[in-house]
Amino acid sequence: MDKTDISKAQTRVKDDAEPVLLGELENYVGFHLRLAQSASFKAFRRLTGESSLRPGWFAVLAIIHHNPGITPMALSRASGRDKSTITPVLRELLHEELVRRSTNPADKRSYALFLTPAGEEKLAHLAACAAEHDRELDEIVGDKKQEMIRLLRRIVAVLD
Amino acid sequence: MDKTDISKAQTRVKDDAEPVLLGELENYVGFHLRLAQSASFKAFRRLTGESSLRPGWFAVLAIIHHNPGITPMALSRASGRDKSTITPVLRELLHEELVRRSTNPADKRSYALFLTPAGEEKLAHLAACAAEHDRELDEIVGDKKQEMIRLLRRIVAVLD
DNA sequence: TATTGTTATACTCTATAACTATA
DNA sequence: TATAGTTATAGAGTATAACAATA
Repeated sequence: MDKTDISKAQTRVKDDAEPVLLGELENYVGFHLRLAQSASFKAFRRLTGESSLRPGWFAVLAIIHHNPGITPMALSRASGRDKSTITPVLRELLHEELVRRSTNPADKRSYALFLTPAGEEKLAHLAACAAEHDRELDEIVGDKKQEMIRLLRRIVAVLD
Repeated sequence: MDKTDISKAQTRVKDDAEPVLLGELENYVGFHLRLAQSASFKAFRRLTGESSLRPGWFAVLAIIHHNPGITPMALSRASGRDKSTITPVLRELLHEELVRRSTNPADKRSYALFLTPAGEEKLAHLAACAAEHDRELDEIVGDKKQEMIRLLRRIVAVLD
């Protein structure tokens, strides 16, 4: 199998035409998960491309849309990122006036987040890109989609 | 342009106890792919943890092991990363003497890569971590593993 | 004392472009 | 001219720790 022979150290360059072997990696879910995520991410960026819409914005806008009045802390928990990671994203979204905030009289440390009309529009556009992207994925996974999502969700629930 | 009805603009902070809603994201394969990959990555790092073994090294060591004499260019293609991304990884692996290289008489621009015995050992340790990690994943996906890998592979083949 | 959000900082992974030395 | 590999640089994405204001 392996061309490894310690007695005579090899020096020959592997022929470029020979197929690359991946060994045990081939049968690891984690390895394919990484490659698939990377491919999916790139494909999504190709769709949103020119509009300079960061993929990271999408989840934040969607979560605020579906949870109007959510706080930055709750947002950071919901998106699985540290609060310090959320701050610059929100700063940019506030600066572009896609998100607005209102102070919370009950707790002056925090505030409530909402989408502006422009934010709703931007989200709608991103959602259209995501829907198109997911149609590509749907074609690939076919009737196994729900099974697939169920398994991915279990991976997150157990490992994270 | 302004669709906001000021009189009804919301300001109430969303109750922290309310569950966060994700809307259409819930039904997107790409979204769950991202979360699952992140969870799997973190779990793998927890396993290799102290040994200061970068997850990025694993694929490079495994590919060289299974393809002795591979060139940096072929390695970059095989791992789906740019050649400039491979250079610093190889520099570190060469410095730690996990990888050695020999010049190629037929083409002096390039060289052949091999694992040293220490590199084989390191790879074996990483492989043990990966195997343990994949056992965790196996428990989660159960008898759907092959189906899962097949779908992930198709996603890469179609989108990448 | 604990928590919210901000800031400073740093680390990982990645890519593009310019460069060199070959081919 | 084209390709292999290196270097310089930059940009996402992420995290930790220290901090000010508030609870």
